[in-house]
Amino acid sequence: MILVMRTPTELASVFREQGRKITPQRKLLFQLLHANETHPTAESVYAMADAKLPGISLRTVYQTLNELAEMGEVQFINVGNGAIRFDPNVEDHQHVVCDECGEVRDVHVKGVAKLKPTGVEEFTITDVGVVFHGTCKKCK
Amino acid sequence: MILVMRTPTELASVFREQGRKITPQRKLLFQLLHANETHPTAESVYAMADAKLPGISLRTVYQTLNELAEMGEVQFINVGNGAIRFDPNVEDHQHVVCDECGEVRDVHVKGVAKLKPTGVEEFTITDVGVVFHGTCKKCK
DNA sequence: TTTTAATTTGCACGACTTGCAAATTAAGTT
DNA sequence: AACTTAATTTGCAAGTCGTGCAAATTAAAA
Repeated sequence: MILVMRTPTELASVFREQGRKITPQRKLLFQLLHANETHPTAESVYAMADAKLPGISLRTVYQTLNELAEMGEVQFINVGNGAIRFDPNVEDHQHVVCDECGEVRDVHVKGVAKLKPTGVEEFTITDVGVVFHGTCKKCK
Repeated sequence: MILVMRTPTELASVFREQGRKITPQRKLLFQLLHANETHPTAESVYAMADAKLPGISLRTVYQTLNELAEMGEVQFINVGNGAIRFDPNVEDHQHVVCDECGEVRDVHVKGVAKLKPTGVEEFTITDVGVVFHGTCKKCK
């Protein structure tokens, strides 16, 4: 149901093919992101990474996440509260956000592709983002 | 077609009813926001305001915009690029964003209310935001 | 005019993210 | 295995956007 991102090994191949180097930092980050469904912020990825590889730089985390996003291996999701989150699920899907605690959950919704805006023919639409806001179970 | 916000006079009444004072700064901001369809950021509202009332504080602009938002007279819109924008149109509607220049346009879309996420019964959904991304005429 | 609470201001600070340059290192080459 | 070199990592400064705070100002009621 939930599509995971490429395995750390696959990502390493892709990186190498592009002339990028495989470093311990990158390897670790690939592992941490793989199958991660928590929509972590850069800070929380950093926290996980620092536990395994003490001393890793937050700057490196940001850098790697940005590279993965440029390569289309992770998605940015910015629901407007605080930090950007990263979503290893790059499948077409939507998000539900708890406005209390900020939790973000993946969700599928039918009919999104059918949504057509009217009155903006001058715009070339490339993408539609749907975000549901509400309150999660814990926060109720 | 486009619903404008309350007139400066109406807003002044509402403010007074709530025990708030009407200052030159607020009067000006009410005027600047009324019928404004540019989805300005706080900075750009400040720029317009400073031209009319030199010396007005950016802090005051933020404050007043926040108050108007709390009162439901303007909407925050955060499309994930840079600063929050303010939309005096509080009617139910959606937005189209040019990913090149950041322009935001109001748009109406049918079927948004029908969108239902599946698999998140534990969430109480209170709102749905739909944002179309694309490229505007000027940027093509 | 006086009084008083609301408002405005300026500045510091906070959260999040990026720029930069020096130090380090992966990985190809001899 | 040592060498070379471009890619990476790091630490820190700086940038952007927004808010907290306290002193000064002011709207508006008495």
